[in-house]
Amino acid sequence: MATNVQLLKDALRKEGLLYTPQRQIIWDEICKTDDHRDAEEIYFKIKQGGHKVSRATVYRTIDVLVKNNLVRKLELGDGRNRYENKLDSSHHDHIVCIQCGRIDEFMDENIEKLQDEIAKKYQFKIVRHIHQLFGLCSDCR
Amino acid sequence: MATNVQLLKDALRKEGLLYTPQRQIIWDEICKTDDHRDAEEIYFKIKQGGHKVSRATVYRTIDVLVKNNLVRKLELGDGRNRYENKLDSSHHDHIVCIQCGRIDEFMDENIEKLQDEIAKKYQFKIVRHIHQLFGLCSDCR
DNA sequence: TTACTTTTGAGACTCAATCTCATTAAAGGA
DNA sequence: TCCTTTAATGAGATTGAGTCTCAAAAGTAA
Repeated sequence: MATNVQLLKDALRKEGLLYTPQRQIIWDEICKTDDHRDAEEIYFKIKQGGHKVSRATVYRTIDVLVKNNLVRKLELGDGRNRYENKLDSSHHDHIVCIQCGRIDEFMDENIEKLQDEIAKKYQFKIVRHIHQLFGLCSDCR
Repeated sequence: MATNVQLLKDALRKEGLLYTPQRQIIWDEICKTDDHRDAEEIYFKIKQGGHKVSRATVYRTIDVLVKNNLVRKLELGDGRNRYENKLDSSHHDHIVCIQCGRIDEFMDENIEKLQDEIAKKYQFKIVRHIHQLFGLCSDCR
């Protein structure tokens, strides 16, 4: 956990922001699981844990974490963004079951390469990408 | 345009819905351009054109069109869905410029194949997928 | 026509996310 | 330490895309 504290402190320093208890609580909560949770879930878990942090601060802090690569933002197009910590996870994309909501991760070096070639062809500089497969997982099909 | 009328009529019949002037007006507006527009834009263009169709009907009709493969729904994760007619466009994915908003289309048979292989590996049945490259277009980089 | 069903439209509502601004807390002197 | 300045927080208001409600209008079938 000690390194997590430092990661947060570094990110905040880089942004010219102060290190505060609330920001640490939020970062801790996000680090607790590898789930893909929305802001509201994270907010309520913190509340449940007996900590008092406002919704506004949760949203504000998550933004900072996303901007500094500590958290990945998942846009599933259902109106709620999900978040996952990037502590020890390398780059990956997502497989989403439209029946049970299960989210798996995948990564394919070849697809990444092809992507880069496409960008080259369009003289496009990729900053980020979204690649999501929606359908039925092995349990639901 | 005659075939467009029939496409709409067929979709409505398939859904057990009536063919109405409003639904035709909405479908016509969507067919007018190959842009990727949000529901509000489509609604206003119809209004500008002197037609009276309510926002609710625009949303409801778009849903039917999407469900019946006449319209593609584009989820860019910014809270507004975009729509494009699928009249003569085959499957493609999108390249989105985060500076100027320009949206280009790409299609790569190899990526599609790799995607299918991934699904197989996960025993996953793909219903739809999203593949979007965000970054800077040739004009903005 | 009459009886019945579907669609429409205006505006209320939802819900995630953002914004406001008064209050609180922290930082940097002297 | 106290004082001044700057930054962060929280409660609740606001936004905005999208959905829902329900009475009125339009279509269907006899």
